[in-house]
Amino acid sequence: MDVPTLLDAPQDCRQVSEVLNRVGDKWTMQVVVALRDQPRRFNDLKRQVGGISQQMLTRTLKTLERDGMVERTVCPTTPPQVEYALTAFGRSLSVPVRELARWARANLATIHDNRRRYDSKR
Amino acid sequence: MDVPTLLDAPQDCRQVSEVLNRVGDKWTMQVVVALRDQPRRFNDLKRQVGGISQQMLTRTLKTLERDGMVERTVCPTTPPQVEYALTAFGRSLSVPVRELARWARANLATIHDNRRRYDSKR
DNA sequence: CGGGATCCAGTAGGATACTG
DNA sequence: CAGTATCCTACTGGATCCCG
Repeated sequence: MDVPTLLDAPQDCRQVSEVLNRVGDKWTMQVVVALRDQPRRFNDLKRQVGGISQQMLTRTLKTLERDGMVERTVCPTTPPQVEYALTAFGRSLSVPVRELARWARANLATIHDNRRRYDSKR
Repeated sequence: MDVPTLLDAPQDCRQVSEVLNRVGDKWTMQVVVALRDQPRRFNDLKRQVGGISQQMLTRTLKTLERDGMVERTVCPTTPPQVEYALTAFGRSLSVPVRELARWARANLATIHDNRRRYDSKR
């Protein structure tokens, strides 16, 4: 049941923390998921991810592009069209994240319950 | 290859983002991993997780306890002894996280490479 | 349409000193 | 030993206006 070759060394923990910290911001995974099935343009993406501002969408996409997770394609027409697509690398990340998604769906309610119980105790 | 029942609905994305946001801070997973094999006391834990301040360790442990991931046991001796242990719930989280750890180990270098290439281009 | 440039509030993270 | 209290800085996220 244990996987002793993983997470044993301290640097492993730091690597995991770094990746979690990277993809654990408010919008990154929602944008990645919105791009999962097909490439999308900026405002299309903005509609797909409800509640995000252009500012944050721009920042999130730029960071994803910098990390090689998203490819940005510009068609120099008027008005300009910019398409964003997940790269293979970006797609590979969504595999382990999907496992975490399964856990999140199953256990998020428990977390909220635990918090309410803890908070009501004092 | 697709798992269409997961990550399709927008609320799924938000749940994943919420969990990632929760465990994606700087210290949470490092503390969880440090507690994986056996319970530990405060300063023991502080040594195990290198570089963390008492302040942040206290905060991280309290949040983990609130979420039901860690159990806190006080032995009222002098000096006081407080032991922290992962709960079964906390342990269950480490399963999907271990998958992410695998990905992190395999791909973190690629991320750093992508960033250097992106930054050198402009 | 797809951003860039500013400004601003809130939170995360850290250093240090003190306490039961 | 195991925290609490305080203070400070940096970054995240958001709103708004402007521009090619």
